[in-house]
Amino acid sequence: MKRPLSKRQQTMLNYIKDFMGKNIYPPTVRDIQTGCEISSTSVVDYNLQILQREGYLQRRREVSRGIELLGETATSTLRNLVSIPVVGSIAAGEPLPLANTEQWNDTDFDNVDLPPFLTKGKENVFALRVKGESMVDALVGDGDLVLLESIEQPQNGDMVAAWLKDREEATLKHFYLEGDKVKLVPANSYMQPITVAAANVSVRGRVVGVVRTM
Amino acid sequence: MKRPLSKRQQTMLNYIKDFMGKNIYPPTVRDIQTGCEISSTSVVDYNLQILQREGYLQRRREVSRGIELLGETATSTLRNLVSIPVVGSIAAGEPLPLANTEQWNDTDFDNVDLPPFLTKGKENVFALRVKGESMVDALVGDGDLVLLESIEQPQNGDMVAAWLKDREEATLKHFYLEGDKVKLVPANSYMQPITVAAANVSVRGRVVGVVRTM
DNA sequence: AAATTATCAGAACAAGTGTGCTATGTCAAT
DNA sequence: ATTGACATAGCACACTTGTTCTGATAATTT
Repeated sequence: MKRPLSKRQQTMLNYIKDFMGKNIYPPTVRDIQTGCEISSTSVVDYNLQILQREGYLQRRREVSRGIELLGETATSTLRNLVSIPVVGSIAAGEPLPLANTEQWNDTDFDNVDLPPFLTKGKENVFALRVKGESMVDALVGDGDLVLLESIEQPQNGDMVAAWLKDREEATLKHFYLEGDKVKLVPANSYMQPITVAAANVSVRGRVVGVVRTM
Repeated sequence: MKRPLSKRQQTMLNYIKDFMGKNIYPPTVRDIQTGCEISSTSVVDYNLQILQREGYLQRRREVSRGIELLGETATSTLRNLVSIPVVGSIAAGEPLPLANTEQWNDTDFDNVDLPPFLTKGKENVFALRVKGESMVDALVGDGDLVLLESIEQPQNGDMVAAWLKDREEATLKHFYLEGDKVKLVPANSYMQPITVAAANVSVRGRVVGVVRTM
């Protein structure tokens, strides 16, 4: 689709990327000129027009430093957003997807970019899209995004995503281990806790956040 | 440690943050001038010097748009995060804070930095912290952050933050205007809708998102 | 009240910066 | 050789933008 860039255009594009990595503002035409050792500003302008036409960047003519990178190039600008894979959905009757950290890199999941405060700096955070109304007792509705931290063993009090084997039910509840039983307490205090055998509960992750858009 | 900023300096600092959330390049002196309704560029320069001396930002005199935010301000703002003021809290017995767009830049609210998809590109988005359990029928719990878009008139079906004058109650419900009455429908379909006189309802904003961390 | 400091207003200047114009060079197709 | 598209050079103009100067006003101190 995109025509190959000339060597000079490639150089310029790389220079712009590099420049914006080091500074917070985009370069001027003359920055590019000297940075790429080009003899004239008009040459820079000429090639910028081409880069724009080919969709690599956008320019705001009327403003200085009005260069804006597009495409995958731009994504790097979002770099202190944390990119989180949406590895599947969580619903009443369906098993929970595996929280397999290794697979995340290999597969092309939908991703959401979230600010770090939502993931608490945790490494193994993934997201599930909620389907249906079955989690309302956890104050989670249809379409919400549940952020889960992949963990080995939940602490008492953690809100976890759990799979109840016998009921074939996925649920979000506060987790309390009591001997060989597990007490699951809904966030909504209007609802009753349930107690089940520990062997019957499979915890897939700790809930670190919920995001809802409407 | 840091001397208190004047109102104007606070306004300018917030404007710069906001500007850099929306654009990839820092504002010019004249951007700040018009954005903060200052009559002269020299005033902007004067206050920028103070902000620089107090360590809030750094400037590169020789380049245009050479403003660089420092400290906690910097990290989040540089990238494509939208800075949203948390203008107050929403609770059962307390009146809702005013959604006054003008005040946002002037006052030093707590801010949260959110990715654009949560604000849907809307301009007038602010946030309220939920206190108490009174909004569970809207699937919103204690400590949640409700993102509101400041609007003139809600459309039917919108989820709005409303103040019921007679009950002295703040609530989050779907809004339906029916003649001179308003029907308010909870998100949780287990609960019953209520219908009240339109004159009794004061809508402060449209809910565009909910964020919960735990 | 006088003096000092902080802040603001308006204007002008100078450097920064994008863009247009013309000329030159390259290279493949005719 | 001629043409024409593509790329480059050099320069100048106009707009953008940071800075400075002078003076005025408000707040604070003496």
